[in-house]
Amino acid sequence: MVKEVRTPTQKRSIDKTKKILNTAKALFSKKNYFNVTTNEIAKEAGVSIGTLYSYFSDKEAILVALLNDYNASFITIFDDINTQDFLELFKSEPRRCLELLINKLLKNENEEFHNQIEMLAFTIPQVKSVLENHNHKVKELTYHCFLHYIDVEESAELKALSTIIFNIISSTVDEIIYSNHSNKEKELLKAKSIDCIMLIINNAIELSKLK
Amino acid sequence: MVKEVRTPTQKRSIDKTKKILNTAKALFSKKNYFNVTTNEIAKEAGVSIGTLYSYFSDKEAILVALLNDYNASFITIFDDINTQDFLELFKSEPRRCLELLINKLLKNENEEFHNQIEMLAFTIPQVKSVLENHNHKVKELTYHCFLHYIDVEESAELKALSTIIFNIISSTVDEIIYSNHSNKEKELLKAKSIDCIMLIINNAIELSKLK
Amino acid sequence: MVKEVRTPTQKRSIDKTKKILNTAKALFSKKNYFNVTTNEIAKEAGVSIGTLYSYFSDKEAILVALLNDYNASFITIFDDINTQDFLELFKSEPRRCLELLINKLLKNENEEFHNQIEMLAFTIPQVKSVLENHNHKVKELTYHCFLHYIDVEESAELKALSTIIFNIISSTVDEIIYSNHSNKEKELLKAKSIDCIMLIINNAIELSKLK
Amino acid sequence: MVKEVRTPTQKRSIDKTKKILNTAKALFSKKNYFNVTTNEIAKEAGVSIGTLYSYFSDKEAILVALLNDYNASFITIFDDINTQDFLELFKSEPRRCLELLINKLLKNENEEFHNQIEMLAFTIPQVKSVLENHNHKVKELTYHCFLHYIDVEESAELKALSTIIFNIISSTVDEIIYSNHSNKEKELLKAKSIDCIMLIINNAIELSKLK
DNA sequence: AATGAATGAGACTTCATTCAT
DNA sequence: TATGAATGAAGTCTCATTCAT
Repeated sequence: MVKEVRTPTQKRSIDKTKKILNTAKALFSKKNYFNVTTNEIAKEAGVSIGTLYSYFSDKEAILVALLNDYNASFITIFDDINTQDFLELFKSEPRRCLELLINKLLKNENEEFHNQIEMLAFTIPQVKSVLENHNHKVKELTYHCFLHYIDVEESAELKALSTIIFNIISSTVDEIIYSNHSNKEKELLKAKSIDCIMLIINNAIELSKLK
Repeated sequence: MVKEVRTPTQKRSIDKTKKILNTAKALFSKKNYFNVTTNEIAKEAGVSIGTLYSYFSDKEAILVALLNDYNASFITIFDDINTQDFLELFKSEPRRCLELLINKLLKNENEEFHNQIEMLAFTIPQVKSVLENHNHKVKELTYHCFLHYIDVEESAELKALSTIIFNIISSTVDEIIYSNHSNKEKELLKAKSIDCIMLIINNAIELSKLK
Repeated sequence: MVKEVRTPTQKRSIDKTKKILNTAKALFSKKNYFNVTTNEIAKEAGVSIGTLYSYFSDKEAILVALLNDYNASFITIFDDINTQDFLELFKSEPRRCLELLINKLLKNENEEFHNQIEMLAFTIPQVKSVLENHNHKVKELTYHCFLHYIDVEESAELKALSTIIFNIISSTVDEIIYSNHSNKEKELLKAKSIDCIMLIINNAIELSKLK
Repeated sequence: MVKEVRTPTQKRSIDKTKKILNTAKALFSKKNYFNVTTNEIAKEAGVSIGTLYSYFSDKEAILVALLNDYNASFITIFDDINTQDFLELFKSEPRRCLELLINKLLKNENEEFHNQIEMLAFTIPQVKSVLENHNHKVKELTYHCFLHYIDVEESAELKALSTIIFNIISSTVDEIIYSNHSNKEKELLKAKSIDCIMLIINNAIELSKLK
């Protein structure tokens, strides 16, 4: 039997969908996906459980909807950066670009919920694939900036360096979000990360010239 | 009511404990802790559910036992490295030491289960604390090597650099374990990571001399 | 985790609550509280186990609800008697009053279930306290009637006599309910009990006059 | 399959049996029969669960053995009283006899365990029948004393009075054991109970003479 | 469309009892 | 005889999901 799930088109419906999603997001963030019940979400959202199930086929569908929002938000932010202009700007002002990138990434993260997403990536393939896609995009961007900046042939070595640079960015973002550093420490970490990345990039250029 | 849990002293008991733990580990890795039932573990381990509960007070106790094993294994590996000799060796052969450290860390990881552990860290405080402790230890070791090597005063800057170095090591280890790179790529990544770290360290030394 | 338990407001719900309670009462009476399972109650009551648990947080809650009914029924009966009028009437027609009291007490008892209540008083403090409260009330009433009737100062002796009178009433009620006497024997026992009580009361008056 | 249960003949065995029974009695008294596990009894008694089951066919068998002890103890005490001599003595010194009877009954009671026995009488027929037998014996004794004392024909009325007297004795014994009266109050209650009984007996004699 | 009472599979856990050693 | 590890039926309770109103 095919399950009919209402696609909300009217305003009231959309409001309800949003209310459910926001509530679910808050609860998942606070209590962990596995410890939140659909009845709880419905109650907290002020709708009946029946209504909840008329908008979402099952519990995982709520998560997937949230995941899609999360993804959309990332894409919006990412597309803002992933432009030819950015590549060009990187050439002249790489430090500023790196800082911009890090700040953009920081912007998308909503600590508690991101936590849940990361956790569920270990369990729910669809979540994993979304996160992998994000990482892939940022990795590619990093790589392209890198290539564009130093203007050399692609190579396994550059790919490896690019991976390392991505990891530095990524771990710095995580460190800033999840660790309880002071703001001063966070700023210092950000600055030093950029220093290190520049060091790596410049070193790569020098090495490539030597060849 | 106080719960009696058999403490295994005899060989057969220890075997059973191990069987249960191994089975649980495999199932947790494959299906996620929250989706594995105690009955399933018992069945798969070839013991009755009663036996399982005579060795472990509840499901979480099984996880905690696995976590303790995981922790013990880490500590063993870590203590092997965390010595004065290592610090000294680092001074003369930092690259070799870094490689050693990475190899040791790689040794401890058991892909699928480590995944679960990381996931559960988001949910179960005890798991989180064990992982944080591991990271803390490695971070401290990195920092000490660093200080010892460049032989300068502690500073917020060095602390930040040390964090970045730790993150490079850590993310490289993860990348090697979890990503499906070819062996060649893995080796390259490892080598390049070490290069980058050396670059950061040496740059720090030069900067400190300039002051 | 806070447990949601449906508070029945609608007719159907109240019916279900009643159905569950009646079934539970019957089963507890027949088979003993400890030998009755919640699944059994649900099945017998014609509801699902989930429904049962949506009305009662756990097995003990069912018992408590029955206990409350039992208590309420007692209170209703008791308050009917525990009046100034009754005290006055006792002065002029003590025998009739005693008979009234015994009949009222007999009315509240529902042989099999009372049995369970008494049994559980040995085990569950809440049950014990309800029964003790009932006894206390009847004891006090007896005492007040007594004092009012013979119109003397309170004393340890009168208190003891009052306890004995209460015990006669109480044991007679039990004897009538639980023993398989013929109706004729029951009536005789009731009459004789009243005789004895009057004997005790009148004797107390005479003694008090002698002093 | 017929179950072989060892009948202990050797000293060590008897010791073990006793140890098990004493432990069980203590645990049943403290925690309620239904909340005590056989494993717990075995452990506390310092024997293996296998040994326990080699002496007792099942959990109820332990209870039955305790019940038999309890019964035997009662019978011993009761037979001590239930003699022609006692009947004769009653004629001359009824008050002393009544006090003796009450004291004997008090002697047999072991508050906590008696509690359990009474509770289980509601559930386990065998227990019920033992208690009923005790009551029956005491009732008969009371009746015979009564008849012997007042030296009249049996009659339904006397039977009823006898029941009331038995109930006074019985409830007084319970009151003394289970209620937290002071010792002084207990003595007073005992004395007053005897007074009341004598009052009832003497009144019966007078009434019989009038006929 | 919305409601929320109802469902019941299945999770976790206990404990009387057995049986190989 | 004694042991105690092992058993598994059975109990309590949860929660995603349905469906009559």
